[in-house]
Amino acid sequence: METRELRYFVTVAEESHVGRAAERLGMAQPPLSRAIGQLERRLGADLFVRTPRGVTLTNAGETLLREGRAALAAIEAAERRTRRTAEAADRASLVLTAKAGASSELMVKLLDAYAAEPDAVDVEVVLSPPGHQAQMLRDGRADVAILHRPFDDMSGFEVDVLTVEEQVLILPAGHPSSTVTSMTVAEATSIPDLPTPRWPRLDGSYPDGPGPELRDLTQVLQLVRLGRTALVLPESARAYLRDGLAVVPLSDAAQVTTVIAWPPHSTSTAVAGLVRTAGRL
Amino acid sequence: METRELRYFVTVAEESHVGRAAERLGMAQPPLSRAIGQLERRLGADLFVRTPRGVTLTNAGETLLREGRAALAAIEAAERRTRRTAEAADRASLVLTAKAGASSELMVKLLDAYAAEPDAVDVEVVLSPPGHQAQMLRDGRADVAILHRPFDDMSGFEVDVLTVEEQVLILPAGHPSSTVTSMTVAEATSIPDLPTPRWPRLDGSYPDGPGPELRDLTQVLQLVRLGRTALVLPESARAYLRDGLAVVPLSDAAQVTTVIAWPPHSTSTAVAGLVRTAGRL
DNA sequence: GAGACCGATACCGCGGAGGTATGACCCCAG
DNA sequence: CTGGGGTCATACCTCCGCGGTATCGGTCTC
Repeated sequence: METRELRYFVTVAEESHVGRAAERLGMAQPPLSRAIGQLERRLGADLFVRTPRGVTLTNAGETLLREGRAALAAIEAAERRTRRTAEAADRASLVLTAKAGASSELMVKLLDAYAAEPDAVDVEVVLSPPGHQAQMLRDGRADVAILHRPFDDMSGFEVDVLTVEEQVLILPAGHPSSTVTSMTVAEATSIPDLPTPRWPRLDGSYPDGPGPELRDLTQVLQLVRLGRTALVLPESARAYLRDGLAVVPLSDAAQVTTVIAWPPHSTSTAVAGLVRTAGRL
Repeated sequence: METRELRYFVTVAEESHVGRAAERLGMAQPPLSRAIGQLERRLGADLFVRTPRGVTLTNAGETLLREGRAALAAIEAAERRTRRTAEAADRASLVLTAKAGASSELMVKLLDAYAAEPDAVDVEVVLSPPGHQAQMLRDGRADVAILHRPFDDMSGFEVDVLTVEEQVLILPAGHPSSTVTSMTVAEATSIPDLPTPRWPRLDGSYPDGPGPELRDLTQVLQLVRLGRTALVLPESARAYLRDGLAVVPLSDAAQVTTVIAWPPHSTSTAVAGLVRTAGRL
């Protein structure tokens, strides 16, 4: 199976529509139809059911979509890492990715400690929207990532646990609920006049719901201060607290584990050094 | 990057020789040279240094070999799993791979327990040489594997620990060393008249050394009985002991962890069921 | 039943992958 | 120092196959 075929297949699967997929791929519809047909014949498996409105995935198609995306990411990663190895032949460097606006205290400590190491290399920090870190690690745009269990999917990576923390509810100071000493998650997310905010999905779209749409932590904390929303955050977010915000511990929230993650088979001594430093924090 | 280019590259890297690689690929040498050259230009990285005796990998080439092999395995896995999903549309089945001749007691218990589950599917057990299990899982020939830490590389898999055990030295009954109550690994591997046996590498070749070459457990136990060798095994190997063999505990050997491993993103309910059963043992 | 929409088929043209022949370079033998 | 063997690169040709256009067959809608 060639990566071209795989890219075609994934695009068609994503669009559920051969014509639109062809457009996205910058080609005409007939050759795309033909390519899909050939792939199906070679695999000996129907990948799509053709309907008058478009195409839908079969079970085999679902499998190929899932596995194929992973394979494409692996190929991208191979390409990118090869390029980076070639460029960085003279001076080594390292790309670390983390969720924008989170763990900054930890990150500062980590980067300072690592920079003090004798064999430290330059660390480029890439802050990206929540949920994108794992993908960046998978396709080679990053060498190391700071991930958070249970939010990020860290399957396929090597990980070292950095911190484990509880979660708390952040709500406007002066709100009636701000005086209670503890709360359950169910109670926290059902305060009538404080709807849960909505974070963007991986594709940038927002789920439906009553809460405000938001993009970063400073923004949402301002909305909390204005009495428009309340949200559950790891307790390290206390570091961001200013006037106008109150904190209520949650009795039954899942623990948040912050880990440092890197791709398997990473032979980079720089990655090893950063991980070792992180483990000593 | 197309998988064809990647396959070419990996073959050349493995042979360190364009001509032989071309032969293995069933093609002529010039187009292969050209393909490698194109790949290098597209990646903007030298992958090989050309020498009068053949080619050797650059650092960038090492990276592409490592990452490229993983990517090719991912593509193979995607293909195989898609085919299997299509075939198994009617009756689901499952391929489990384990080291030939090891953990059989555990395996019997696991398979029996799983077969008794209400939603159990057929489990095909593939026993393969030590070290091959992880590769089979990576390229889709197997759905689940029994692996052993620290011997197998389980990076990239989801795992559940099944058992943890100590290691012991197996040696001929009546041998002078067989009467001691404990020993270190260093002592165990340096008994003058009992050289450590040599196991085949992944490619089937054997490392150099004085000990006998061997292929399976029954064979090696017979050699031990004949006073030709002694070896370190997990203590569960006591189950295989017959007359003529003695066991000495080791004070400093690494613990052996037996795990059940499966590929990430496995959506198969059958895999989930088997893992759940294993967790209850 | 006409039209819109969708994927599949038929047919054509061209880029690129692979083949053969040969060149450029290095190494060693004599 | 020179010739021959070995290695990878280049030149040139052929042909397969990928992508393009035109069109068909089937289905849903109005």
